[in-house]
Amino acid sequence: MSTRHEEIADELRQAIDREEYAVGGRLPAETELAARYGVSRGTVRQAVAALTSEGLIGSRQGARRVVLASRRSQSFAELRSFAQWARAMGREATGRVVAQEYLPASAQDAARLQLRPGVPVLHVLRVRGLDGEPVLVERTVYADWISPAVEGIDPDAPSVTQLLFEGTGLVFAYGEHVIDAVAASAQDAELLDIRRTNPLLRVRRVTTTREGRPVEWSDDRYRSDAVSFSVHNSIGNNALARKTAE
Amino acid sequence: MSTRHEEIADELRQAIDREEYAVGGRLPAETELAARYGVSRGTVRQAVAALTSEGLIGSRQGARRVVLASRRSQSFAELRSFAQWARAMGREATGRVVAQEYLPASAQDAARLQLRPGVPVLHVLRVRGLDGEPVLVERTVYADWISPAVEGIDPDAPSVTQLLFEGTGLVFAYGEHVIDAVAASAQDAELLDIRRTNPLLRVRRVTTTREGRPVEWSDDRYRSDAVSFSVHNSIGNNALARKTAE
DNA sequence: GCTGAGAACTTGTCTGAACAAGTTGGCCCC
DNA sequence: GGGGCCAACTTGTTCAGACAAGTTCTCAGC
Repeated sequence: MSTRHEEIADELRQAIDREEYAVGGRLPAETELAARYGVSRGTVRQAVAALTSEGLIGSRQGARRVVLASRRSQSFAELRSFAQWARAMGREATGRVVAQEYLPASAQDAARLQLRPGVPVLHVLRVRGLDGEPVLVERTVYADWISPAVEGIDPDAPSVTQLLFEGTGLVFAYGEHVIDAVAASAQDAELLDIRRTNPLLRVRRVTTTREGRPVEWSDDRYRSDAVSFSVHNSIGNNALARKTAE
Repeated sequence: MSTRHEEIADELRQAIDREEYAVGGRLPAETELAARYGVSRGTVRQAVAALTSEGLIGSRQGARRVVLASRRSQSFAELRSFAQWARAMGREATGRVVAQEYLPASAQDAARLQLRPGVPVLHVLRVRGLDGEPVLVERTVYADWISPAVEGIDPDAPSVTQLLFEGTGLVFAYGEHVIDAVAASAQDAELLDIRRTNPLLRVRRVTTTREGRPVEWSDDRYRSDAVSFSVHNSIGNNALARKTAE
């Protein structure tokens, strides 16, 4: 919590949580908040802009801001990593590496990770679970420059993201996710302890660093009876988009 | 295109599209752009903030902004509506109402639409297609105060959103989407011309007005061989969240 | 009691300025 | 040639003020 506008955004979130500002009610005017926190109107606007993009409050020119919802479920911020998400829900994340090998980058790998074709890239097949029950099969390809750091990780480590950050300072900053549904393959079925052809939620994603350099791409398949995804869209912040099949 | 910062954002998007600023290259400094467009630094910052949240450019304090990608696929902005999306891709959206009836609101309907239980709400079962091929089954429940306007709509109308806007001025401003995978039911299979138990991508969504008033909630099932969804996440803009099954 | 006009209020846009914090490149020295 | 330090550059944060554009409330008039 470093900057003033982040502090104010957080105080407002908490105030909404403890129903100081009721859902459906109105937030104080910008000038009111500015006076109360002893900052300029611009700083207040930065704070409320954050809440607006989170969908907590609605905003229209001329009218006071309205509280739309209290904090969505619980977790909202730091849940890019499966392990972090599980911990935030009070459940234990487990992980197990089933197979791991270097293969020369295919044309597809090379394009997605911005590498030259043929460079050896690390393929990892991992099963992840909540409290021991398998819920996710992850097939990940890591860029050559990060592979050595991944290779050394304990096969049973619950959080790869965490270990990569501690080991190399790497931060996953951007992600592009393509979501669809597929029938479980024989291998999926065995690893997740379900029947073949059961529906799975597939998320194919590319994760990049702050500089926009791709780190990994992954095909994740979730047991759809255990995990779903939630997306919030608002006017001017259209994170969710449809795509036709290639 | 009314405000100056929107204009500048658009010019930058176009400049990136025509590779004036190459992917991987650097954007001019804020002061540079401010001078070039004859505006203050604050206005330039509003413009580049839009591109950052779209994932087109990356930003780190101290370093020049980097171009991460050219415009994502094509459509980005105005694709909340199925019909608008289809048109933007040069395909024709079709729609057909299979069934339509008023039922008293269940406790679930009432909670999601913020109505009193028992109020008659309009249930509509609709099949939608691209160029005649069915790709989507939509089971929608409309709030009582908008139902009359929906009821009057031509059963074969391609765009309900458009007609509602023209008829009542209603704008869909916010949406909460929960995504998972399900096996096709017998009815789904018949309507979509696929086999039962084939995997479908299910999107359950609640759409609200600018004031945060829920308008409709819907269970949409997409043929996963025809349509997928794409979500862009960035640091500080975490639209995508996992959820456990209820 | 209802309607319509207008005043008061509120958010959106924009300016110009200053300092803080982080990055990059070049220069000097070894 | 290589390493390290510093200066120049760039983005992030914050302020104070001004006007535009839209909403809400009040009050007069019917």
